[in-house]
Amino acid sequence: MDQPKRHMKDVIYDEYLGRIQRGELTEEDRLVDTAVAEEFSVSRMPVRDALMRLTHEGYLASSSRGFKLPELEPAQILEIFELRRLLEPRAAALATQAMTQADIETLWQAVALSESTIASGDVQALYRASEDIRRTWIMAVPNRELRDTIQRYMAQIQAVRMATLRDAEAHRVLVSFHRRMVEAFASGRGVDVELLVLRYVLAGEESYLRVKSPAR
Amino acid sequence: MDQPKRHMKDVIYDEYLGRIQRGELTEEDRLVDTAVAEEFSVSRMPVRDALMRLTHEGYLASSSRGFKLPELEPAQILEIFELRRLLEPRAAALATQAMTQADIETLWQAVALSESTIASGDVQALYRASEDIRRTWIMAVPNRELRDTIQRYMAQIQAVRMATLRDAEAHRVLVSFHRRMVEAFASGRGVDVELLVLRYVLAGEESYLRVKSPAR
DNA sequence: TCGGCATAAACTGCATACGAATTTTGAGGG
DNA sequence: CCCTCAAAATTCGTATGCAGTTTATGCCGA
Repeated sequence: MDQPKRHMKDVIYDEYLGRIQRGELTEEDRLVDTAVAEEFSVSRMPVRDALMRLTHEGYLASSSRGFKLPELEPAQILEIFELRRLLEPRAAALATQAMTQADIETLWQAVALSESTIASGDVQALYRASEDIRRTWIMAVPNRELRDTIQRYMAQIQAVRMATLRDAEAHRVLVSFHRRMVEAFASGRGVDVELLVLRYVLAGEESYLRVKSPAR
Repeated sequence: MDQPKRHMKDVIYDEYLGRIQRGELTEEDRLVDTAVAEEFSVSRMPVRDALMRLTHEGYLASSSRGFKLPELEPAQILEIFELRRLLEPRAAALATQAMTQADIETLWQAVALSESTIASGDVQALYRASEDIRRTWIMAVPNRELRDTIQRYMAQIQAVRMATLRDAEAHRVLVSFHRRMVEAFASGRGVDVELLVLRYVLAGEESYLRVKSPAR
């Protein structure tokens, strides 16, 4: 076994972190320790540990009736966009150096999937492609602290995706950026990547504002 | 009462966060849940919640025999310096706009304290002054997400302080930066603050490298 | 039909208990 | 005096139970 005695609280933490990051939880879902405990056939305690940890890390929000996905205020989403502007360009530039050939391959496949959605209009596939690209380059970020910090606002990424993905204009912009970003990653020129990722974040912010503002 | 039912786990969390941030724990200290539980006359459970939270947030490290202060690897400290370079200049610029007259007053007092240590050589006072200045401007950062992210690597700040504070050259540089930074904050010119804080972080990194490298 | 109020249900926080893993201790043999 | 190995102590993870609090439910009167 390469399982050096995994504790249940860590297993549950990893499992739900994965589910959250893969977008498998909806807004309505309520996580209650007793229910999750039954799912894993353990007591409430390791579940409580895991859910409270996810809560403190911002992946969940604790209400008086179970844990649920945090509902980010638009103001908070814009605050996180500021963080992303500051961190992601540099992080992506650092990732460029550390990327393997297999990573590049994954990225190209995601680009192909992304571009196929122009014709198909399959937003689920676009979601997956976007997620694949993001996950791939973030995993390649060599600075662990930077990587962890970026991964902590996954909830914002998903909220923005949910808000903008059905917007045709945002869809086209996103697909275009996917190709250009992967081209930059493949070229290995960190400077190009840095600038492009900055533009990508800014474009995401613009899309979000465009979708949100007229709705008021 | 304006105490809307504080939970013990939060009380314990706050108490120990404060002790850690005030530097009241030494490297040798071992926090064991049963002992802390006795200190607060509660069971292990709320203590475990608090200590595990502090651990996940990076303020403590869990060893096989109790919790202790995390010993950051130099590599990790340098990684966090990269984060600080990216975040703190912009955060300080944002804080400049939001700073009150009382904040400026606090900053000037800290500068006075800081400069008095040139003659006295009182490193404890320098520590406090540095801490006061940092806390004041960080609290003024209007972007909550940015503020929380910056506050999360408090352990790095302290590790760097501990490593460099007794270094005479680092001492002089720090005191000089204190005055110039507060002048910039007081002037209200965000651009000046941004550049100065970047230089401040870079200077901190240099001091750290200088103190660490010859030791090898 | 609707609002107020009491009761039930749900959920969390904390206490206590036990087993497992790991470290420390200490005794006996070389 | 040192090494080895087993017993003891320490600490952690988990189970279960109870109490307090908040939310939902449903009954009653207007």
